[in-house]
Amino acid sequence: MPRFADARANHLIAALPESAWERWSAHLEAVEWPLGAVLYESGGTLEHIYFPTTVIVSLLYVMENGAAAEIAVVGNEGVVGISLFMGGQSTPNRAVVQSAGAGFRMSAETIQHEFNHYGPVMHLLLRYTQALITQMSQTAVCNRHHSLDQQLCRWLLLSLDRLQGSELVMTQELIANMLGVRREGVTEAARRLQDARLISYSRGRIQVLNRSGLERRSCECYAVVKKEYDRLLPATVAT
Amino acid sequence: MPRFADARANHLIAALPESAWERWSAHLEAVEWPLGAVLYESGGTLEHIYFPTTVIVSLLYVMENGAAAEIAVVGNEGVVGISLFMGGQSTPNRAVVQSAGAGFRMSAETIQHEFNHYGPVMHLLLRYTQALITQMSQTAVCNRHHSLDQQLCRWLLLSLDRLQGSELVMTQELIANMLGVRREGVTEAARRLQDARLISYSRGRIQVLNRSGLERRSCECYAVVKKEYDRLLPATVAT
DNA sequence: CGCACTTTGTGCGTTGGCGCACAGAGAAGC
DNA sequence: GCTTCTCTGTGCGCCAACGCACAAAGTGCG
Repeated sequence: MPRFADARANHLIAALPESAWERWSAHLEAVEWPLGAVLYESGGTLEHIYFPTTVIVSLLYVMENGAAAEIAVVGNEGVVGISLFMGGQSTPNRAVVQSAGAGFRMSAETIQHEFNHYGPVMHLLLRYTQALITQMSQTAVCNRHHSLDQQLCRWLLLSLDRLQGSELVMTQELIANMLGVRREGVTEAARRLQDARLISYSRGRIQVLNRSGLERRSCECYAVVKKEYDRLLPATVAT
Repeated sequence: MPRFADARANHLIAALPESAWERWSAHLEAVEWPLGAVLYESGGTLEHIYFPTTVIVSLLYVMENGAAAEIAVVGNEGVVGISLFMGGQSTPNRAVVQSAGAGFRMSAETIQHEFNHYGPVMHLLLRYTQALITQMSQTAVCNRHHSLDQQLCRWLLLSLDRLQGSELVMTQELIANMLGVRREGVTEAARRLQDARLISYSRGRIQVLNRSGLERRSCECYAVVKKEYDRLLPATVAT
């Protein structure tokens, strides 16, 4: 399969007008990442912007004491490194691969030039950014008000939307890190979901058995975020 | 005092290049808001963008069950209604006046035209937006990991930065709503701060007695957010 | 097979915040 | 001065999540 066809597996790239796509294809470089790879570090200077196709990336905030929490998750619907075109060059976040896979990258200069000179590209990226902002807001509210069970459902659904199949490769330890909770808490919540026949898991592999069941058990946050992505990026929801 | 001088009390407007300022002054309309006024409602279409001078605005997320939580706070350092230039026209948030005061507004069409035709304006607004994103991320982390005492300190400091004096007019009930916690919890946390001689309050008036004491008692979130605002908007931190 | 290692399960006691109920204390109006 | 209302203080019992400690079950490798 030709690699430039693959890049269009990223929804933002797929939504580019034909003219932009022709310019971009020469500048996109295919990359693969293993679980746990770090795309950028808190405060570091970004040299590339990343367009996931099969990889899933978590934007994490790491605190002084080492504890972390996920701010947002980015998959083939989006782009990692918005601060490049937002103008800050860096952010106090870390971007970590949550699910191994592939994607494409583009140099900082290229994306900045594209952003500044081509209106359609700019507007697409900004609409995406607004959707991302919604996800971050919702994370904040969810952290405040919702139970671990609900948050786990939300998290599984968000991840599921960014994958092809219905299997997640992910230990409970890692999920706990993303949600910023105890590992034991995830164990208990996951067991409850398994008892309810919504998922089945073993040693780092989670099979989703009943997706709509998860949606019912999740808090409203998942639906709000999904709706906002669909509203802001309608061309990209071919899924 | 002439009203167009007042507008430059907003840091973003003050940071505009002279040419933009000349265009803008004719389009800025002075407005005043009482405590509790709603600048925009969740999902509603925005007709104006708002530049606070003395008013402080909270971006709130209101959940299905009516409970709310603050996502971010905007004062004279920023602008309310980023979704107008980000391209979404609306957001699933509510913007509420947290501290009565004045500001300026500009019509949706004008700001969109400015944003799309004048690079310096665009870059300024985007850098501000990135700082706002940092604040939202930090709120998410703070909600997960930090104690009510710490959050209250953070919140008082963020509010203080957006006011002139050292007095906040704000009942504990309202603070509780912003933080998304119980009113009684705020009462207790506030009493502890008062016992430590950091603040003194009575019936909706909070005097900050020892600002650096508050900073020491606050979580790291306040410093991170402040640092990021200063980094991204250096021209505007004349304060 | 046997051993080391990773992942998951479970049982404590602790704690911060919740929900509720009600008491005081200051402010405002008549 | 008295009532009424708003705001703050306090005392419960309750519960979800925490921190810690350790057991059990599955996996990989020599």
